Amino acid sequence: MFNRSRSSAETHALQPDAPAEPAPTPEAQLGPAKSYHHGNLREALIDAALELVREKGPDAFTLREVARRAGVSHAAPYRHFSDRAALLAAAAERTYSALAGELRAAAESAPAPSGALRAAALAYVQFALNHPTGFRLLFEPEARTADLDRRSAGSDVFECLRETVELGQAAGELRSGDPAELALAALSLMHGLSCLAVGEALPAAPPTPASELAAQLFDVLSRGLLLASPA
Amino acid sequence: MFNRSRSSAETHALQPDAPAEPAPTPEAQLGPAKSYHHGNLREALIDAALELVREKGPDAFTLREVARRAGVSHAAPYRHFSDRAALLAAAAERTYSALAGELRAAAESAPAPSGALRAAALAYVQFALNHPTGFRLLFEPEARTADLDRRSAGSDVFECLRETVELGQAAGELRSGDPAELALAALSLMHGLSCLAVGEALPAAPPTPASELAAQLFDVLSRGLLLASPA
DNA sequence: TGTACATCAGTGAACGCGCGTTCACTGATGTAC
DNA sequence: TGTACATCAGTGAACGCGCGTTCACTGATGTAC
Repeated sequence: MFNRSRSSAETHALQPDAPAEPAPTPEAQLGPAKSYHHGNLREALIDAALELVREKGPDAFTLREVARRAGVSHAAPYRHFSDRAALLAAAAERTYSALAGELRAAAESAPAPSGALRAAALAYVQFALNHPTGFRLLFEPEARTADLDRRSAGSDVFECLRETVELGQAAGELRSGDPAELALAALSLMHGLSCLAVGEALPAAPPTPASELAAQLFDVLSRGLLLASPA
Repeated sequence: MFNRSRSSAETHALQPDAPAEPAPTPEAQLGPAKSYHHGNLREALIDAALELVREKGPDAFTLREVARRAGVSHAAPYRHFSDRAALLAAAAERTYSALAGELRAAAESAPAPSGALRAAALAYVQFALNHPTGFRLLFEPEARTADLDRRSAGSDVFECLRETVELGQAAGELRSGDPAELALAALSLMHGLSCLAVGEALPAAPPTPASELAAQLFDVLSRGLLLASPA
C-alpha cells in the first residue's frame, strides 16, 4: 500500500551537509529498499516530519502522516520515538542546528567583527524567511517539552551572537557593556521582526521586503552599538 | 447537566472597562438565568474562550469546551459564530483591543514624548508577561484568517508607536528618520523579547526578570534613537 | 388586552473523522557454537 | 559452513477519544392586528 522505497531519498533541506542517502549498509547492494527493515527509519522519519512541517506547518504534524510519508506503518515510529512529542522535538532540534550553523557561517564570512554581528543578525531573519514553518516549529510549545539538547542548541544561537559582540568590543568597534545584553538586544530585534514577518503580522502592507527591513532595523540598533557614531 | 447561570458572571480580564455583567434585560428582574435564551451568549462565549485560553493555552481551544464553560450545548455557538475559527478570531480581536488600549494609556500617562515611547514599549512586554497565553493567541495562525478588523486592530498598536515617535521627533527628543522605521524597530525589539519570554526561550536562565530586560534593551535601542547621546 | 404567527436562540442526537497509542504478531538480522 | 536462537524492527488490527459540524426539533420572544 505505501511505497517504502520512497522514504530513503528525502532531501535534508535544513541540513545540507548531511548525506542525502542513508549510509549504505552492505546488503544495500543487493537492491534498493527490498529489506523488511528500513535501515534508517529514524532519520527518514525526521526528514518526513520536516517535509510535512514545511508543506503544511507545525499544526499539521501528525505521527500517522509522518509514518505515511516515510512509507511505514503508523506504529513503526514507536520503535524510534517514545511518542509524538519526541519526534517533533527531534525535528525541531535538527532545525535549530541548521539555524545555528547558518549564523556561525554568516559571522565567520564577514570581514570585520561589527560586520559579523550584522551578518549573523541578518542571517537569522533570512533563515526565518527561507523556512517560515521550520522557524515556527522552533518555538512551538509542543516541541519544547523536557528537551535538554534543544535548549543547548538554542543557546548556541545566542552564544554565537554573544561571542561576536565580544570580538567587536575587543576590536573597539562596539561600545562597551554587558555583551550578553547587547547580544540579546540584537537577537530580540531580529527575532521580533522574524516572528512578525513569518506570522504575516507586519504592520501595514510592507513597503519593503522583510529582509531589507532587517538591515534597516539593525542599522537603527547599530547607532547605539557602535562606539563612534558615523554622523 | 451544565449550570447555565455560571456563565453570566465571568470576568472580562482583558477588558476591565466592559460591564462585568451582561446588560440586564427587563425580564432579568424575574430571577437569574431562568430564561431559555441566554441573553448575551455571544459575549459569554468570548469570555469563556479567553478564560480557556488563559488556563490552557490557545492549543486547548475547542468549540465544545467553550460551550461547556458557557453552560450551553455544543451546538449553540453556531448561532453566533459561523465556525470555530470565527470564535477564536473574536477572542483574539478582544485581546488585541486590550493590548492597544494599554499601549495608549501608557503612552499618554508618560510626561515627555521620548518617555512615552519607552512607556508604550515596556507596556507591550508587560502585557505579554501578564497574559502570556492571550499574547500567544494574537499570533496564532488559526486566529488570523480573513480577519479585517483584527488587522486594523494590529495596526492600532503600531500606529500608537508611530505617532509617539513623531511627537518625540517634533519635540526634538528623537532623532530624525522615517517614524515608521523607528517605531518598527521598537516594536520588533519588544515583540521579540516578549515572544522569547512567553515561549520560555530566553537564552540561559534569565539573571534578570523579563520586564527588567525590556527596560535594558529599550535603553540599548535608545542610544540610537535619542538625538543627543547622554554620555 | 388577547391572539396568531413568524422569528429567534437554544437543544440533543447523530455523522464521520483522524488521531495517539497499545498489542500480539512476524519477518529479518546477527551471533554463539 | 551450518544451525539454533535471541533480538531487533517492522506490521496491521483494534482501542477509545473528542472533535467540528449538521440536523430536525422546540421553547421563548416579539410583533401585527
